[in-house]
Amino acid sequence: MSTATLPNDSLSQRLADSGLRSTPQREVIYGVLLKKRDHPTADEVFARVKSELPTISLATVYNCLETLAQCSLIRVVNFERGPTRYCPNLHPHAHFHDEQTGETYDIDLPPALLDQVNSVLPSGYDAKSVEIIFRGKAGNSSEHART
Amino acid sequence: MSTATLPNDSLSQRLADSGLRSTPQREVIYGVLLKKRDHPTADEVFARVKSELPTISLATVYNCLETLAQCSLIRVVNFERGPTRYCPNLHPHAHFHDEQTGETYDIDLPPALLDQVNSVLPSGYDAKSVEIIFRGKAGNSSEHART
DNA sequence: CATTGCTTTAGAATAGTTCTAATTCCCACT
DNA sequence: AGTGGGAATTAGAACTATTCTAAAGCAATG
Repeated sequence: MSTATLPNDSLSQRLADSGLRSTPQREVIYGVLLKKRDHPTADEVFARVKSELPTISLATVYNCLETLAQCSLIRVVNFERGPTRYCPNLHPHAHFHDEQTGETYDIDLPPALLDQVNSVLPSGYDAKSVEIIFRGKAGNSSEHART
Repeated sequence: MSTATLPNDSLSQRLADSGLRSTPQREVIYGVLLKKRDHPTADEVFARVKSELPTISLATVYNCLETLAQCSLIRVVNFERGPTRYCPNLHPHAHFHDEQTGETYDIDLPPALLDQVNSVLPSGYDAKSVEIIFRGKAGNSSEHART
């Protein structure tokens, strides 16, 4: 009964909080999202995870991603009707979708702006969340936080 | 060669500007969108249009909606991965998605707010468009512009 | 009134995701 | 240690929204 085998990280903690188990699949998928924060699709996650878990199935990838999203460990992102993408950045942020490269960049949102955005809602509207999506061309600025 | 038979409205004008023809299908579909501005899906448009054009096909509905969007006569709206919805409101506006009823409300966006939102972009980012989506509960305010 | 090209149509095909049913795994309790 | 039960994983079928394809229709032009 040593405690050395327990993965004592925030993932298993969060899962436990929701009455869910920490599993290798969930750990590896979450790790893959943290490692390369380029908003991968389920298929891309599937491909990246296979080297570590060769027998994992695509259905499990979908299941785990949904689970992680439910625990608020990751965010789900959709552009038009393209495949759903997944994002481990939990800070309030918008997404900038480069139409030419297809790449997605996180744009930090200051709380003040969020307040201003929310203030356009007429009384009676109660927003749980706001999503802001830019579309255009990400320029050649010296450095982007390419998440 | 009387001009009386020419549908001299903005639709045929806009289509002509793009080198496209005004057709009964396009006219009726556009009319349906203007008449009930509840952000219908392609299927819903299909159903509404059938009474006037009983032989229209779903593919045509998709074609026409895409054509109207290309001419900037309507806007295309997506929520998560649900079916695409269509919106004839061309003023800058956000969408409020009521999670309980599934209904969608247009929220007017003052130009000043759009400027502020755009101002969070780091230099180098050039946004062609911004999309803002609220999610939550639309309250019992005396009256909503239920578009 | 023939040609050319836009438009419509029905149905097949596709992509992404979810569902189903069977198995496997893990934990609690004896 | 053995076992019962719920959670998790798996493979593949099913599903949904949309796009594609090929054929037929129609409208303007010369």
